[in-house]
Amino acid sequence: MEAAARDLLAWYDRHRRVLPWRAAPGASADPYVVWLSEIMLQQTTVAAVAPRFAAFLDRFPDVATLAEAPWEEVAKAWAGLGYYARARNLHEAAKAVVARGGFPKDEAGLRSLPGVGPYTAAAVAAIAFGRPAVPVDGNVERVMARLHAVRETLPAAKRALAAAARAFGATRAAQARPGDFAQALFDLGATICTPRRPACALCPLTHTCRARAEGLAEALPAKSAKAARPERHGLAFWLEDRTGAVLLRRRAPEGLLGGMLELPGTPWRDEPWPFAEARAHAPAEAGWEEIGRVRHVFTHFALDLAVVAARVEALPSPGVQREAVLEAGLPAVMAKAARLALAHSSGRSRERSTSSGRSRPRSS
DNA sequence: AAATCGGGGGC
DNA sequence: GCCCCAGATTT
Repeated sequence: MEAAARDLLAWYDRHRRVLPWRAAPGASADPYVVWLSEIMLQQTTVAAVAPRFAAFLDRFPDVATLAEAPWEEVAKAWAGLGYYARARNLHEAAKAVVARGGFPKDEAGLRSLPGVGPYTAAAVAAIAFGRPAVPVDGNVERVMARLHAVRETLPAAKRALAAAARAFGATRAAQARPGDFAQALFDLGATICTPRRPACALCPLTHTCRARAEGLAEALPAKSAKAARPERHGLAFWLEDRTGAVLLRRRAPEGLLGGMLELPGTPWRDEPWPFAEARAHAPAEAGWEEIGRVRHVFTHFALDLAVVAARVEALPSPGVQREAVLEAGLPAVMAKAARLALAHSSGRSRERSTSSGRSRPRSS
């Protein structure tokens, strides 16, 4: 293990990824930057985070700025990134950090912040504070499962894989560079020890790896079967006044898409909504017209969302100008519905101007 | 241990 | 279409 840890760190020194949130070799890491990046990267790929990270840091350059910001601003900056409880916890944690005068510097203290679990506490402790902790993410689980040819299926194998990672991190080489050791495991998992077609020929641990020796690398880690994804149905209302203002509302702070903006709509349920039933949830009496449907896949269900539109004299409450709706900070499913409505009405105005009326509004 | 909680990239 | 991603929290 000792030699393997040295080989891994030597590989990292040559092949480390250059990422926006990473300090240059030898430079000290900003705990705020490390923490923010770790939260953003929870269950989210580097490719998805990279373009969003700089913008968020630009808007909230330090923990005090984030703590003082209103929730609406944080939600707007996070919109589209998913798992919105992360943004709520991020905001609350920033307030807690400011209140206590700075970031906790050890795992236990970090773990007390909302949204910081075992993984993130270990990652920040190691990367930002040089503490000898080993964060165990999906990459590390995969590398450990292969290194030791662990055949037990995930998630049952989590405990054993974490123990293996802890033992690896207890080597002298790892203890000398905890942050680099953790990130070396991430980079190895992301670029060499990949879920499919691992590049074992390029791996610094290829001679230590038991799965490699047994021809099992690509088959590990094994996973237990996952549940089927049910279909649910909803209906959303695009209501616009004569000035082009569109009605939006904010969802309840907890639960799915908690605290985020949305189009008014019905609840989401297993059965489709006949319009006669859905209209009881409409924000106004109007000549509603179905303009299309949006399909969006969440983690544990797929949503079929019908979108209906209407125009009224005055909205029941202040709206957002239609040109600004896509910049207001909508979650992805609502951005899809908004794009559908915007395309539909711009298409209609084009048709009116060229008097090639093709659509036959189905009034309801 | 299982369920909840998003969205997208890659194949 | 499926798998996976620098997971946390609640039940």
